[in-house]
Amino acid sequence: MFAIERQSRIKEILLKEKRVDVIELSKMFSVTEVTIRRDLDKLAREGFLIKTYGGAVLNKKQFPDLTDTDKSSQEEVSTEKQMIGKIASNMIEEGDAIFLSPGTTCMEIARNIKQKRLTVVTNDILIGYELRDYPGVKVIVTGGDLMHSTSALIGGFALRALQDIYISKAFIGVKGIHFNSGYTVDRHEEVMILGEVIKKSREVIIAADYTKFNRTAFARLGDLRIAKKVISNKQVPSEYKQFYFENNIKLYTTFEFE
Amino acid sequence: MFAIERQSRIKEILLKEKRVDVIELSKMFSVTEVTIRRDLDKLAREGFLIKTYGGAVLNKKQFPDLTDTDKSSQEEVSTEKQMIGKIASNMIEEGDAIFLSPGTTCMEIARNIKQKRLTVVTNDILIGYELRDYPGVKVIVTGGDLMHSTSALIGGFALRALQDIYISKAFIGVKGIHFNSGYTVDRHEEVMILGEVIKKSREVIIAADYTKFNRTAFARLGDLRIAKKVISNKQVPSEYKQFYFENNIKLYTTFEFE
DNA sequence: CTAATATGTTTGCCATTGAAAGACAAAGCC
DNA sequence: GGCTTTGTCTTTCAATGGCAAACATATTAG
Repeated sequence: MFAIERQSRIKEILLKEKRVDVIELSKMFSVTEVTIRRDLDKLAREGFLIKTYGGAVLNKKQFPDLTDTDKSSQEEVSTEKQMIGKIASNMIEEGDAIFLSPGTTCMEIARNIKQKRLTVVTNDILIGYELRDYPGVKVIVTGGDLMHSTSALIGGFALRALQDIYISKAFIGVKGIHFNSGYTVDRHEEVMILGEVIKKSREVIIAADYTKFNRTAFARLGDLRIAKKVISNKQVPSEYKQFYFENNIKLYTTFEFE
Repeated sequence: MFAIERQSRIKEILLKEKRVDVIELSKMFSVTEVTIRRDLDKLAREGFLIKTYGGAVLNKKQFPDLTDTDKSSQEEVSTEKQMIGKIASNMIEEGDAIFLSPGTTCMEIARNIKQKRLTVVTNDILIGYELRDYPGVKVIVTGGDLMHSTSALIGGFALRALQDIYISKAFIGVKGIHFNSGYTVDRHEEVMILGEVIKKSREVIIAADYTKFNRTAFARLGDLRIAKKVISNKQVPSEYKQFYFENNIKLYTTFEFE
């Protein structure tokens, strides 16, 4: 990639995100931070941006029409979910092919893997769209029928696409976790898709904040033992912690980071 | 191979890839790097490209329509395009199964069909998302590889999904319309998808504002006669109006509404 | 034959990048 | 507040490799 290309990509990112981070950019383009700083210097001399400690922000005097209240992209997410995203991000290695299930939990994972090099398979079109700009991330959308009022794709096309794909790690956000009912989600159609994913993935990782425990949603995905790793918060009820421990299932919680 | 031939091949490559690499080109044409640099010098003097350390990039000022810099999010839609959307909407009947191609033109069509009862097939995830909330609209997303920095799905999965679908009306937004080159779009991969759509659809409708006439984008979709209906503005060059009339192709323009 | 054009070769120069070192800023900690 | 620690920034230096200019060679047109 030429310097000029990198700089114009930085411009695009700035126009969209209004801010950039030196370290993120250096990972994104696989160059040292010094090089990124030199790029930012150049763009700063052009008046395009204003350098700050750790990165730069868009020069608003240059673009007065761009309002910075793009709530949709940087919507308020609980720190709980953000932490789940970070933990998941740490599990992902370079070159992985991962699956992200529909929902805000996996969206948060998506937001934390932008600077990695990997393949992401998803049946959530918003998750796909979120990752469209990052050169290291190859996005495959399964296709299918769009569920009303959501961004999830279901049905035969989704299923068939998954049948031809190999996944190393599948991150699945669930709506309910319960001893009796196991992992549950809202819709039967989702179970069909996720069931196929579970079959196809070398590793299944359940992601759910603590509010999902002791709840049962509509459709059963499977027994609590279908996943060998679970990501959640420290408020997980102790009987579940106990269960996971006894069944040799790794429970990752925010506790480890505090 | 003559110098001129080589240079026009370089132009073609640039239009497609937006960038060229001196060393790659010198290997490709079996000439020294000096020769390639001289070629690039000449094209730079013509304003076709901008030289950079190691190669050159397409001069985007020369080809503003080829730059795909996130038009979807923040560009206000011209009333021209809005009118195209309304005309298209009038063509759609209850119960139709239509296809919408990626791009802002078909997005505008999507915005005008929300109250109808129909099935929409698309390989643009933003168009799909736009229609997610409307009970009468069943949305099928083809799936596939997400093209970087766009919302278009391409590749094998997209193709395969289309093979099993029946479409009554396909609305296709094109980037260029020209007597010699026919209908053209930006990427070869798009042609594969749209070609399948054209095969599968009972009726093909080209949608393009008047700026697309007498222009040629990179990849040829087909002859001007592949569609029996075309939607555009009243500023369509008269020679094209004439051509469509003689070939019994219906040209719908905003004129009829004013 | 001569001039013009196209291409290759050589050479010294310079742009780009990364590594390293020290300056500087931010955030905690006593 | 002053201190340390951590992380970021700037500067300098060196290496790589691309670049331009001058010259050489070949091919073609007139």
